[in-house]
Amino acid sequence: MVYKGHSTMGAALTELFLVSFPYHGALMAAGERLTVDVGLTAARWQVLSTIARSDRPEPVANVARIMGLARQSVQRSADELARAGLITFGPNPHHKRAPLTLLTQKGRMAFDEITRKQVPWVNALAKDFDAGAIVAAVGLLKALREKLEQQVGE
Amino acid sequence: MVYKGHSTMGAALTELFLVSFPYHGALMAAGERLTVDVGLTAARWQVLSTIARSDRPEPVANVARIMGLARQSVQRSADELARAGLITFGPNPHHKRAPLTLLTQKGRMAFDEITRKQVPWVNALAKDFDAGAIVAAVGLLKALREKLEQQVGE
DNA sequence: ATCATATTGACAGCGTGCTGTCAACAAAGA
DNA sequence: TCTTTGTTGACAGCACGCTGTCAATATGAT
Repeated sequence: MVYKGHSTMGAALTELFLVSFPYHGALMAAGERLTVDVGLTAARWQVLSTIARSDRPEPVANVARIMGLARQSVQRSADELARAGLITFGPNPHHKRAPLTLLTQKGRMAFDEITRKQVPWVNALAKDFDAGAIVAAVGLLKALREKLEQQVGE
Repeated sequence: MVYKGHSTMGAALTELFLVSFPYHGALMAAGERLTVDVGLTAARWQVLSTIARSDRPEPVANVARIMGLARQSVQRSADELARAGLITFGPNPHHKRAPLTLLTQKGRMAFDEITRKQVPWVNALAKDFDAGAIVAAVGLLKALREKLEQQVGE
């Protein structure tokens, strides 16, 4: 989408933004397909993954910061994961009001099962692409995210 | 996020997917900031843009296809744009049940006003990035979207 | 012309993101 | 110790994506 007045790069970036929305939609849908068999949703799987991958137990607010989401959104997913028995909340010695999220055995099994599906899925998806292009895109999206978030206060 | 079993490129692609979510969140938030003054939301602005940019009037279902969204989601936004007087629905000689979306003068003015803000915004944002990297990312996200959507029937 | 299939608009309902608000608690300074 | 400030959990409510369903309409094959 090139508006009158766009610089060459402004037009390119606008194009990137336009592509980003359907890309995100397709990615979300793929996440749903990958997780539905385990009885999860893409959103809950991501929360579960973040908890499973963290070096040590984190309170919900930290999980949200890592994911770049609002605290309350993650809280709801975490509550549902706890209700399903995939995580539990353990005491936080440093903060009485911020219990730590802990993977249960059932949660570990669910995470591992999705992982077993995700690994061949993403390997197959990746094999037709250029490694450098992927790495470059990661860097670009990260940088764009940071720039966009810096604008909030302006 | 590198799971055991990931190929190098599988790991890179997983990393890209993980970055995509907070990136998308930041992009959406930026869209809100850009459009809130005109009384629109990011979602409605995108529908309005798609209608404004199309060569000729399209029915809602076509607009949805262009945007990569579900027909009903766009329908709701379009209904709200019509209620706000920014678009109207005109008769479709080829299909009695699929009226064409038409920009009103008020809609054109709203679109132009946002464009006046978007152009310098995106130009400023783009100037620190590498043009080739942006173009490459556009191609990558497009290709990934297509691949992801191909999986639906599998 | 008839019938099967696809598309559309409309509506209901759900999932998940957001914001706003409140009280409970923690941490740091006066 | 007391007060202020920041963080957290909890809850309500909203925006917007999705799916499912229905009747009306278009389209294409027979």
